[in-house]
Amino acid sequence: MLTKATEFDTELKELADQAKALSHPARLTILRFLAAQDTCICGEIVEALPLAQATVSRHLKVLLEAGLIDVTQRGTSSCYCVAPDAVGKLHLRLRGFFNEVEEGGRTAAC
Amino acid sequence: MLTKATEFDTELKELADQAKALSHPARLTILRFLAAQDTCICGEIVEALPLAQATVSRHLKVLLEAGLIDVTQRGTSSCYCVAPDAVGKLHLRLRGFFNEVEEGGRTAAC
DNA sequence: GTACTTAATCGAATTTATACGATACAACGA
DNA sequence: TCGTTGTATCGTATAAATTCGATTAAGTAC
Repeated sequence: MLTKATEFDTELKELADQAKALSHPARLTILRFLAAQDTCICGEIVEALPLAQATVSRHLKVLLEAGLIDVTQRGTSSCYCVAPDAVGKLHLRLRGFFNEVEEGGRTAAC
Repeated sequence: MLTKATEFDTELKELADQAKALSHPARLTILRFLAAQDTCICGEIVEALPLAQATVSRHLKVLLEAGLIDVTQRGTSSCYCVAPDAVGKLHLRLRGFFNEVEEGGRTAAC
């Protein structure tokens, strides 16, 4: 019937937003780094990345806003870590999306 | 030892690029739509999205460049479909990344 | 208190993404 | 051949993302 949609599906909008949080190598590097470290002090993250401190801080903020990491203060230091629940949830969501796409893909007509 | 990296890991750069292809609801909608349809004519995609034809065409180009869809010409029509291999590979890659992050997350110190 | 360290934020520059109307272009039908 | 249809691309406007130096603010050490 080809009716024009007036907006996007909410679920897909949310998934797109979280995918955006993963769409920069700095942020992927941060997530992997935090997962590999016992400690997770901001300064160490800055040292591990080829970016200025201000820029790293901004990437950390993006990850925080996406809920994928948490932060706690230790004196003047900020201690970041992976938020396992949110990461697990995103993983699940992505798996669901991919399963949907891969299922259909097998029967595509072109 | 806190050595400053001079650039990002190539694997993570590529993953970030593909995540970027997934970071817009229009593109997720297109992928899901193509997976659900037998036919996959451009015009039908345009009708399914709340966007102008030119904009949809651009999103399709992004997905093509990411390798996630293929296109074949049928007369004046363009017939798009999911590229199952590339999608499967991305799915695998993402699973690998998430497993890495979730593994470490369980032992995080903060 | 003063000096130092750590990290967030501001300000500003640059780049990239998103969007759409208009146009071009190729295939098709009359 | 001529108009129509389906898509890609161009031009352009706007918004968002990325980056970094400079500054601020808050804790620590003396």
